Amino acid sequence: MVDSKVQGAQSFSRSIAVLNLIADAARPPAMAELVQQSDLTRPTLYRIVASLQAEDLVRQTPEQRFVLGPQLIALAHRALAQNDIRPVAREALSTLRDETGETVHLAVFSQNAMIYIDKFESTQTVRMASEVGTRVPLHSTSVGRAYLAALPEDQCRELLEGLSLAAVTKRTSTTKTRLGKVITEAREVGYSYEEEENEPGIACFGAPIFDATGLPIAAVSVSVPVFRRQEESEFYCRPLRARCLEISALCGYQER
Amino acid sequence: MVDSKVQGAQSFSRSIAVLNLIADAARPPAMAELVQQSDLTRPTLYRIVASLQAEDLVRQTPEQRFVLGPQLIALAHRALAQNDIRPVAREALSTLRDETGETVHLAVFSQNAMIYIDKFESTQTVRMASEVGTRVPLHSTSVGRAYLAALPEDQCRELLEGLSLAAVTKRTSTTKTRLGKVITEAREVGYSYEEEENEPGIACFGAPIFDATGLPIAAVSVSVPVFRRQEESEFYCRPLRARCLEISALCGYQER
DNA sequence: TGTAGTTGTCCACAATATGGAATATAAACT
DNA sequence: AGTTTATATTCCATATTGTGGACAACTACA
Repeated sequence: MVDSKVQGAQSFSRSIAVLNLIADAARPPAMAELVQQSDLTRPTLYRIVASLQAEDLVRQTPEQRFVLGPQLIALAHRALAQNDIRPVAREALSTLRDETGETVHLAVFSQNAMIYIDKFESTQTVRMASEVGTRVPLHSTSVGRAYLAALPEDQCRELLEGLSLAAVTKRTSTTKTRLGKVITEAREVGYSYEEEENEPGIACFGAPIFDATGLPIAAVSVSVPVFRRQEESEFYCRPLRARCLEISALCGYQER
Repeated sequence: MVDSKVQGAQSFSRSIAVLNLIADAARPPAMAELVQQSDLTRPTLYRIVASLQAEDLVRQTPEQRFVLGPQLIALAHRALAQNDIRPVAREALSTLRDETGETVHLAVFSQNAMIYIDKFESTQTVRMASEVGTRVPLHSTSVGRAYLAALPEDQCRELLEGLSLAAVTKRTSTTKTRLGKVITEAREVGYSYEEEENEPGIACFGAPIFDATGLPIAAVSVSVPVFRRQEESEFYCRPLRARCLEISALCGYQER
């Protein structure tokens, strides 16, 4: 666990680190596990956990294990409501779903990963639990690659340095050179592609959304089960790029 | 803004208070507004906001205003996944929706309010943005009243003391005596009722879910547009109570 | 060009968070 | 039952950390 970047916020960043520890645990951790995984002393952890509980960000199960609390769900509800791309993109994404007949995701960059903030599925059986809120890696997903490719080269390179490039599936590109190639290609053709690198059986096309400053602020993907994937990539890419430009325009982006 | 209950967590609770300030603002606040609404000094706020931004819990708009960040959405996703009542209740609630033909909500208690953590609607057009994550008052909703009525009397009374009883609609019960009566009644009949007290045009029936210790851990509501409400309350209450008992049983509750 | 409002930074100071030590409680083994 | 080991919890002196007064820069409006 690494301490704060911000001067004078050690205690806060430690608390959030503990929160993330609880969030990321494979199963709800007990105190002992938290003590091991954080490098905090026992009394410090007790205070931190107590303060997290006081805000109902964390709750304790009857078996004395810690899980994330419902307060986070309420906060996320507000976060989604305050998000400005979502409503702007909604219509275009719904159209894109209809045009391709496949699942469409909207993702934003956060903390070296992409987070899905909206989803459109052919069969409207969406529920938040399913996909919205999921964090996916930059290197193994089309949204991540689209975002990377859309960044200024220096920022892109800097970001790449900080990534772990873990193998998500057997087919994940895990070398810097391979990923570099993939991104350069994406930059050239204006969309990114990935086949079973993030989820077996699924191929994805991705494209970025720009704001008025010309920087990418989000990315959109079309997910296709490989077995029913159309031969022609253009079948997916053309509408994808068109809709993304449409959304970018709504965000004040001026093509040059 | 009130400081920490937990000894040795002032800075953390202040940070979360600022987060809540940003969450609750009618429109994204600028620094100046935060300074006014919190009773923190300028430098303190700067540090807190910087630390919130470092974790991507808060972002800054181009107009220098603050909104909740996508990290919260990712955390909520985990929180929902870790929640144990949701999956347990799912089937029964879906059945209840079919039995009544109306919208069904699952809510848990948090910080003197109820938070919707799941929703089932006749026409499956649900998306997280709509309802899941919404915080609603205890006094004006059927879920809140069902929860209150299910608590041991002393805890119930204690909780009631801390509530503001604000008028949500014209018809909201805003006096302690009125609310006391309503709750006693709910306790007797085993379900709570509310008509246009939380949302104009909507009536709700609510019932609690118990765990193995016999304490309420959640509440379920059936929301009915008043214009199509069936004469017989039993039409909604019988299945509601039956399903809630079913879920309680799954949670280890033993009726006595 | 002045006045008011907003944004941002510095740094001495002390209040706050920290962790070692001591204690209490619960499980595990003899 | 008796002893050991692991785990949970409280106390409190200490200095590290967070604090806020003061100052500066920038903008807007009159």
